[in-house]
Amino acid sequence: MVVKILIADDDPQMVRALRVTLSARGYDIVTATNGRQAVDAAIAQHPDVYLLDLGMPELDGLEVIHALRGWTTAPILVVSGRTDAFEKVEVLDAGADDYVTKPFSMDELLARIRALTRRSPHHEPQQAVVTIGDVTIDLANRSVTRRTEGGSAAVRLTPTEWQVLEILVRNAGRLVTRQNLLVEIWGSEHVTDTGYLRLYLAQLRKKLEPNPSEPRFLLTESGMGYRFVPEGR
Amino acid sequence: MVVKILIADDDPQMVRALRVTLSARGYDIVTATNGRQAVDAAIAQHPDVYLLDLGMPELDGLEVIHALRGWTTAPILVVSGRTDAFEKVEVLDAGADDYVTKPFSMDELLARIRALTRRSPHHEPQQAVVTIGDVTIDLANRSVTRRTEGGSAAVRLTPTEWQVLEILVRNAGRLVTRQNLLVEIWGSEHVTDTGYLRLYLAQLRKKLEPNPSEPRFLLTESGMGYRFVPEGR
DNA sequence: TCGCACCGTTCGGGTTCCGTGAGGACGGGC
DNA sequence: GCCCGTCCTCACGGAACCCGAACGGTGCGA
Repeated sequence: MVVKILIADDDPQMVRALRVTLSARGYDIVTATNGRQAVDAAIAQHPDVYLLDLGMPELDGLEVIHALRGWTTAPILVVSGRTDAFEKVEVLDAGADDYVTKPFSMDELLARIRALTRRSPHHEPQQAVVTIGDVTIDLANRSVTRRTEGGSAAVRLTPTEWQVLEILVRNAGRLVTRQNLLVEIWGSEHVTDTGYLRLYLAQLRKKLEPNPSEPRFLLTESGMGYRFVPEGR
Repeated sequence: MVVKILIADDDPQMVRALRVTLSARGYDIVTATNGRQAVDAAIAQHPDVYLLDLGMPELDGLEVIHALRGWTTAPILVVSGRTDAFEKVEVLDAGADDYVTKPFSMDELLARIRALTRRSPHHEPQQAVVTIGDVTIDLANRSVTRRTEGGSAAVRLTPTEWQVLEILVRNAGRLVTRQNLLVEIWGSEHVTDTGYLRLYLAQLRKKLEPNPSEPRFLLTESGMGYRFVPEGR
């Protein structure tokens, strides 16, 4: 996948130099020579990285950052001629990810771009509905339904059963230690009362698993805790 | 939640200054004065941000970065006295996220730390996935999966097996002495019980290695200890 | 060639840990 | 007062796990 970079600088010579160097490295380049253009291009093109000069006409670099941060989390690298610490702080706190002062080494700039693009966060939104086999769990509505022949029936869970299930599902695929569950649900004074969990896990399995004696979704890790596996083992 | 920062610098005065300033800002501080200490502290404390000096004794800053990047994606900010572009490129490409040259403005450093922590909210557990051949090890989820024909199967590890594997993986590429492992897992009274390790290494190899009789990832250094090699020898 | 040190491997007992069922305590609704 | 759902205690059988002991293989020096 090719990385698209927006270069915004009011100095055409600088823009040209950056374009040549960066496109030679395989980046896809979009340019702008003032703040207004930069924001418009951003909306139209959705770049993966921003290379912003401060002190552009029309819209100041800081204002551009604010505008961008309203709707994108793509990395922003600010290039500026000024070296005072106050501006750096201001820019970084406005949402920029890095700040380089002119004159800069092109190799360093490239390395910093690589460092920024390396972190491409593929953050997955918290899924509210999880389906395992015949059973669907809706975390938002606090409801569980089971598909039966010719329809679906609601599964009734007690409040405590819900708490256990919810924690496990929210940590789907992850091991949840017994202590975590106990402290979360019964409080820190019951860290050692593992009997509670055995009970409720048995209940949940009875209600959710196709074959409770051979759990496919609510797995136990001996000596550690429990794990909810959406795919079924 | 409080952000934990590891400060690693061989200059005690610098460490003290940073500790005072950062802890005053509400950060939780862990310190180290050489590379070996830094990696050990990282394993024990799991900091959210790393503040590394280059040119430390025992283990160089670059080596520390390599060791850390084997298992953590937490942001690394490198502080160095040298200004040459080559070193910056080298460090950034090694996996560091930012590079600041001494002398630096404390305000700027703080702003850069804020910029880094803004990106990786630590309520999302940091991903730490290591892949070796057909097997992927997920330290955060405490899970091991093995690619098989037509899918992937979970590999079940016992708690003790996990402890051994975790220490080795977190020290990926580095030699871990037998004593280190024994003290860490079984306590200092079992420093000489090397039999334990032979047992669990055999178990791990059986479960992880393509050919357990010819280990490619879990190597033994005769007379010394063991070494986990991500690339496979 | 022998002996030794070191490492890998197997086996089985002892212990801890886990699932299950029965049943009591508590409290709210009627 | 009675019913009923929920939560918890307890005891038992079985499984998982840890660890001690012994055997085999390999490399090295005497």
